Amino acid sequence: MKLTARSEYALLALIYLGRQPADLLVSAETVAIAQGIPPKFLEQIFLSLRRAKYLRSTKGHRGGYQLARRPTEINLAEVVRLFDGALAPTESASRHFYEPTPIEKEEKLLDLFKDIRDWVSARMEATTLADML
Amino acid sequence: MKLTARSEYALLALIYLGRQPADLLVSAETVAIAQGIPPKFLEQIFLSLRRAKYLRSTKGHRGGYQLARRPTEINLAEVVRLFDGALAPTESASRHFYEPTPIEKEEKLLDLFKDIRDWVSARMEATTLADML
DNA sequence: AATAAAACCTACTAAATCGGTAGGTTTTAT
DNA sequence: ATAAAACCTACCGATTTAGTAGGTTTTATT
Repeated sequence: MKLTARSEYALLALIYLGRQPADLLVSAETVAIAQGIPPKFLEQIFLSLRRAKYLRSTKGHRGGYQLARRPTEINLAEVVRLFDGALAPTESASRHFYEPTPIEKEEKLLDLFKDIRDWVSARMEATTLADML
Repeated sequence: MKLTARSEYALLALIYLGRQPADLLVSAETVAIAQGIPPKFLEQIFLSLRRAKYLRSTKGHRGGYQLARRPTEINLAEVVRLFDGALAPTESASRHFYEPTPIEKEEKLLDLFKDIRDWVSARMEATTLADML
């Protein structure tokens, strides 16, 4: 139950960009060095973030990245979901294909997990990039 | 961010045992069939649960397992931790050895994660096996 | 005493995931 | 023309995960 390096790095990079002037273009390399992220790995992460419309990019010399949304409009839940999928343990890890998972028959357990998932989602949805700056 | 099959199966098995008369010995095989768990896999899980004092076992013919504690005294947080380790994302997934992890420099992010971890822990610690029956 | 049912224990394995690297191409300001 | 940047895809080694295999020991029952 932890974040992957991908989503952790994504958050760190977004926070860094959030601290820069909104119109400044910053290279992935610069962010990588500033936040201690392996540069080629961050490149991949930025590709995903751009495709998901969190970042805008400008190609070529003097190009770089900038936030595509205001920090108040980027909530952390979405970012983490982009890389790690769902936020809490509702999906079963066990291998059941056509039959219902055994856990699905234990309603109270399922309710607990849903409760946790909902709370974690709500907490992270309520937190925006702006709150991290 | 999901449970492993191990802890999920452990919970399902404990719930099943919790529903049986406290003094009844139930074989791992019986529990496996009832809850849809691969029998040899459950055997391993029961070994851990016994060593961690959640179960008592009786060997030989007509032997089996029974809860070693009352259902009100088994909280779900402990069980999950036994198999999956810590409950929420505070440890960093990225590889940093001597230097502080970059995330540690982002205090607000760290605070958020701690907050989530604490809430999830508290929620699961407050929930006992008895609540599932 | 023989059998069978059960716990006990350890090693293994196939698949998936993860964290990261490699190696290019294309675009564009200088 | 050059260099700096984004873009893109494939790969790779390590670890974790989910489960299997194959025994041994113990004990109630016959």
